[in-house]
Amino acid sequence: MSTLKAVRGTRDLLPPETQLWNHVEASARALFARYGFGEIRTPVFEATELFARGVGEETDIVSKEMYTWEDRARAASEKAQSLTLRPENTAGVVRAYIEHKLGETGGLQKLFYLGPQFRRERPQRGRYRQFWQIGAEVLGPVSSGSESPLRDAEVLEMLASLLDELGIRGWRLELNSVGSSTDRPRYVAALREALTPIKHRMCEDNQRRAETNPLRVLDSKAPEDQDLINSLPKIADFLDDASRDHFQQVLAALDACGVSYTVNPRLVRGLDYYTRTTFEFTVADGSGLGTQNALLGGGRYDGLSEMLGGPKAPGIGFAIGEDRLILTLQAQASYDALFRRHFDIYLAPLGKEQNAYALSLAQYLRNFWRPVLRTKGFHVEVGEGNFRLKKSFEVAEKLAPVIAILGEEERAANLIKLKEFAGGEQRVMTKEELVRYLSQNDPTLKVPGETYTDGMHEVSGRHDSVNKS
RNA sequence: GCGGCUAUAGUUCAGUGGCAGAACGCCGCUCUGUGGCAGCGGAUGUCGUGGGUUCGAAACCCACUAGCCGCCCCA
Repeated sequence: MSTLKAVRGTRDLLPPETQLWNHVEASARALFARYGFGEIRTPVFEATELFARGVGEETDIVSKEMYTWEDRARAASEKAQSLTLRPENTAGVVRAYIEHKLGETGGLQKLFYLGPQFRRERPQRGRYRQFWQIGAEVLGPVSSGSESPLRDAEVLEMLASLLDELGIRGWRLELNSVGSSTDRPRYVAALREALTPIKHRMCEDNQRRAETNPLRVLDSKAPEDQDLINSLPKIADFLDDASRDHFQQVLAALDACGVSYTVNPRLVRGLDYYTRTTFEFTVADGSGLGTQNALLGGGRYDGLSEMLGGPKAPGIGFAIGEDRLILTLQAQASYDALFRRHFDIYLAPLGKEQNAYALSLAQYLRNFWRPVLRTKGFHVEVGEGNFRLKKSFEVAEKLAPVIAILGEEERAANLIKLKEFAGGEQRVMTKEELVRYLSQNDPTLKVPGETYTDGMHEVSGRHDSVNKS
């Protein structure tokens, strides 16, 4: 019988790699909290029409990359409904915004999400058919300030902070303004007109784009077409005063925050709903991403809510390719120190008679309440009484910095014999002394090269154990 | 969706038509209350799947599947 495998373009994430995913997600959640974002979870599938109207019927995503199926009717009187696995999450968030009348609160909505998306593309490193995005949206009625360039800059600054905090090196922010919902069609028309007499001199791909989506000609990499592309009309010349001023204010706020960027007048995005500010964060070679070097992208979508039949609700958002972020982190840094030793202590019962005693000690240590960190217990692994002591040592040495030897003598005296692998030092102690010892030697507080402050004191340690206190 | 490269042990890979291999890792013993070292021994496996050529195929041919690289697209 043939063995079953994960389907093309999908993959299993296993430990210890999942620990890195959790680290990234915990960092993002903590960041979003500081900037006032709340989590939204929308369904993984939606009505096909949502994406057709939101993302755009003519885009590659909608026209050839969606997983779509007819959901059968439940009764003869009911029509079958076309459903689609979400290829992105912004349309779903805006749909939820409209459906739950979030605009009626009058306030600015700051929402973040985190979850799998689906596109039927040819798989490659950094490009999967089920991939993960971490994204956020800021939207609301105009009166909430949702249209303000300050929101654009705030989002961009937040992203720069996140990449820095995670330790991504060599990122670049490129941004552009594609104009308002009236500027953009005017520009596309002008582009079409300018392309008509010259497109026959361009490569096949660009000839096709000139017909289907002229904006995409702008970010063509075909070297032979570059002169022609540079001669095309510039979007900047088609912005109305309001859009131009909006963009200048975004740039001024970024300057004030010290976020470096490059204005790229040829940066366009593949989704139809973008207006005004569009942006992309990329990483250079050596990121492990090859040509899939866009880590995240986003922009403003002032007309999306109305396109979906909702109220006027300008907004700006982004989506981070979490898979690509992880690949970059793995290529740029060693996370071995974070993940090697899972446990604070390894318990080695000597003889199967000590198994029950070892497990009850593990229970005690694992559930011990630690008032200082306001967290429960220690990370404990238990061996097996039939292991020879030598084997216990070999296993323990890979998992924990110390081993507790639990033999007949120790159990009789209610003591624990503890040995440190590093110095070879060995001593006998009570349960209470062991807790005190582990509290002082908590290896989760000693990850090299990571220092955090809690506002008052500088603390060495990992996010998940420190931020809670 | 297009073009190219690749697929052999847990991992990294060697093996160009004649016994399926190396290193690391793993297991056991030396060694049943003290690890890292060493010595000895062991198992690694439908050689991606299916078909073809051949006396004989891991190798050559075809198809398929999957991964990777580039394009396309995008996160």
